[in-house]
Amino acid sequence: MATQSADTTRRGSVDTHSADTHNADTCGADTTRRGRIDGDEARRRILDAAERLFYAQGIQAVGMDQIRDAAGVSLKRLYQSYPSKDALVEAYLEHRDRRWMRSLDEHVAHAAAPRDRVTAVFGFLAEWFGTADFRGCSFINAFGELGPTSPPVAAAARAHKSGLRERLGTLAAEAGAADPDALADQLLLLVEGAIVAAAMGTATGPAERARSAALALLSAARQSAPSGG
Amino acid sequence: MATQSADTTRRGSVDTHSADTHNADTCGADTTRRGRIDGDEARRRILDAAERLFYAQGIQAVGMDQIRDAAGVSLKRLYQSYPSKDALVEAYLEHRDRRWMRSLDEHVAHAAAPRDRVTAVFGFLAEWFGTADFRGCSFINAFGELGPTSPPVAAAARAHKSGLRERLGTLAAEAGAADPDALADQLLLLVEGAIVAAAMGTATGPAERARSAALALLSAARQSAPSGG
DNA sequence: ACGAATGGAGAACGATCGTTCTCCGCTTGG
DNA sequence: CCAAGCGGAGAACGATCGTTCTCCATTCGT
Repeated sequence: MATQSADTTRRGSVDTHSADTHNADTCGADTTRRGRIDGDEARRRILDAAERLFYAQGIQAVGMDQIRDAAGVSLKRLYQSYPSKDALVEAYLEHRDRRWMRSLDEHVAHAAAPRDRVTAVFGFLAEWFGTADFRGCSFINAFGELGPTSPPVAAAARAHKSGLRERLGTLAAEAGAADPDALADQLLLLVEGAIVAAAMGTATGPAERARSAALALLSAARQSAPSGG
Repeated sequence: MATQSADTTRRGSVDTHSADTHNADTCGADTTRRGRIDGDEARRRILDAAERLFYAQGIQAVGMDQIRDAAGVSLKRLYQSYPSKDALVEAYLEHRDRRWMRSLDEHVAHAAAPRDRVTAVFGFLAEWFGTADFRGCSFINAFGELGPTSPPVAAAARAHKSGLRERLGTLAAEAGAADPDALADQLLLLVEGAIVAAAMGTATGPAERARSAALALLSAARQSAPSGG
């Protein structure tokens, strides 16, 4: 879920990782060296490369030189696009949050009935888990790695999970649960657990297991105003 | 992030848990400096300090000097006890696995009925989450931080989760689930999710939420040989 | 076309970290 | 009391990393 070229018309699905073939880019310069590129293009490529590398290898394991190589920009350009590695890490997490939430929302939006909307969450997870470069949740990983030493990273991770929790709360309320907060929390546990289990290969078919569990909890919690489904 | 966070994570900023609390009995000499200590005592203190620091701050964020200070041993002693940081990390994970599993087993062993044994798992989690220094699962954290770059760490994390999954499988079978593997996976998702949610403060009362969800799943899955409980 | 500005390439710098080495005091055996 | 050795304290070393600086080719305004 990392690399996408600048010209992708996404179909609301989790895109697969394409290798770093940045041959023909939007820059017209046909230099054999690193082409002279536009400022916005540089920012895009840097964030793209950083996202792919940070996610794949962990944040501390990736050096700025490595990002420079993958992005195909100069170190000077890198630092005038993002003034520090910390800033780049924050941009990485923010961008990741936006893409992930958008993808989740699109999946959920396709379903109308509350039950189907909950199912869609885990369908999204199943699709995500199937991507070639899947390596768990960027925010759980970043939080575990830098949470205690970097308040911004901890805040970004909490904000991401808060957004997820809020969406699940909406779904739980739509489903007419007697205690929407309780159901939302339980769905959150299933989502987080599925992500972790998928990343570590612990459970078999974690998304499907989580989905069936969610449906069971949904049925158990359906005690007030079941608005269809 | 190196230059900035260097100030916040200063050496010796850990608590006053120093050498003098241990060496009163095993080492008779009351030296004012670091006492001359036994080899086994050194190993114990080193592993103790490493466990506390690695867990609290992350593995890469803790230097060997910091471990030396916290353990109250010399660097020479440190390296002749554990030949490298990698070895110390492995020992840390192994020790933590043993302690955690033992604590879980003890909690579960106190209950006889299958339902109570499942409940005991989440009672154990609740107790753990309430500890002052709780910071999530060492293995999830280590896996997220070093999984892609350190095969031993990845293997240790997978082994830990495999052990947990096996125990949950036993509980699921004892509970007479129609599909014990499915229930075990679902319980695993709840446990992992609760740990992550507790670490990040996402859900309210994650252990209790997970326990009620587990009981609901247990009831839903109880379709063969309900061995009275 | 020429001076100035821009940007790429990468060396350089300072800090940190894992690991080893040196120095010296203390202990111990005779 | 002395020689030998063990162990603590910490300097030193090499590698890495984040960040800055230097050098030079290219580009652009006029």
